[in-house]
Amino acid sequence: MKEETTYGHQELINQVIDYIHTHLHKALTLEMLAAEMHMSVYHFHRLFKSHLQETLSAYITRQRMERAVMYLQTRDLSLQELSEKMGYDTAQSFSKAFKRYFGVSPVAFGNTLTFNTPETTPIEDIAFIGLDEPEVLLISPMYIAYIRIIGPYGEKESYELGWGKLCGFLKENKLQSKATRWFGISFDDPTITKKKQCRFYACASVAQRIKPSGAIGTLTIESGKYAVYTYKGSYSGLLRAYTYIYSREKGRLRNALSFEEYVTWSDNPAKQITKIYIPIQKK
DNA sequence: TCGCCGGTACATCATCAGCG
DNA sequence: CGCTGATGATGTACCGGCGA
Repeated sequence: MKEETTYGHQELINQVIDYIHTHLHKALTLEMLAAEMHMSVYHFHRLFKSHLQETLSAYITRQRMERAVMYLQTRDLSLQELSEKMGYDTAQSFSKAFKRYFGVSPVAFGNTLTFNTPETTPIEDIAFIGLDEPEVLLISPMYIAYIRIIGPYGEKESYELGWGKLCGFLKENKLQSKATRWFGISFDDPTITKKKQCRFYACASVAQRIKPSGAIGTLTIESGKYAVYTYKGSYSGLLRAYTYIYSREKGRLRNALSFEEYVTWSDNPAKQITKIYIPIQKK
């Protein structure tokens, strides 16, 4: 395939993926998405599969099931509410799809999730994990340029390649300055999603809204209240920190993205400072 | 001739209503 | 929540047109 064509396709696939993620609660059909991308159904589907190595419906189902698990872990929702959020018309359909995917029903799955409730996670563990008590901040909207990295979280080669591409893009377009902030967004729980399918967005703040370009996508971080935890320690310990934070914040999470900010970059875990932003609503 | 895209036919799968 | 059958949606293999 020609380079310009691939470049255009990447831009398009970014759009589709972002569209799917923001519309998981609605009906999503091949025809609809192809129309959204101004393409024939046939060609659109072929492109989608060639870029993501799975079919559209497999991708959408996987995203819905994985998000359902996240909701089971972090919110108290009825089966009916959960199925509506996942874009199913009836709880029965959702339950069936869930069981087909995970081999257990959503209720049975939910009953196994007692390992990290606030009651079983003592507050004094917080320092041991490497976290400080959170502060609640009101965040203004931020424009973000990102590059998507799909693969095992923390995999050195793909991360270096991804961050390198992002920096290259920023420099080329004179978007980098002292005010640039660096973020990471992990969309998947590696204990649920296959490691090679985990999505990480390497992000940089930009002063103004910019146009997506090839593999570089754009998004806006929503304004609102965030519980901001400061984490000191190695990146590999972040998963444990997130597990702790989600169990603690269960019940007041907002439907917005959690993300982390790299305050310092260092190969020395003792000097790594990461801020974790968890969108919350007033109690 | 190659790269890209639209189209057809047929097999397969997912969905959902209805019932237990 | 689970099971089942009808039906529509999707996946795949293939073909052909068009423009560079």
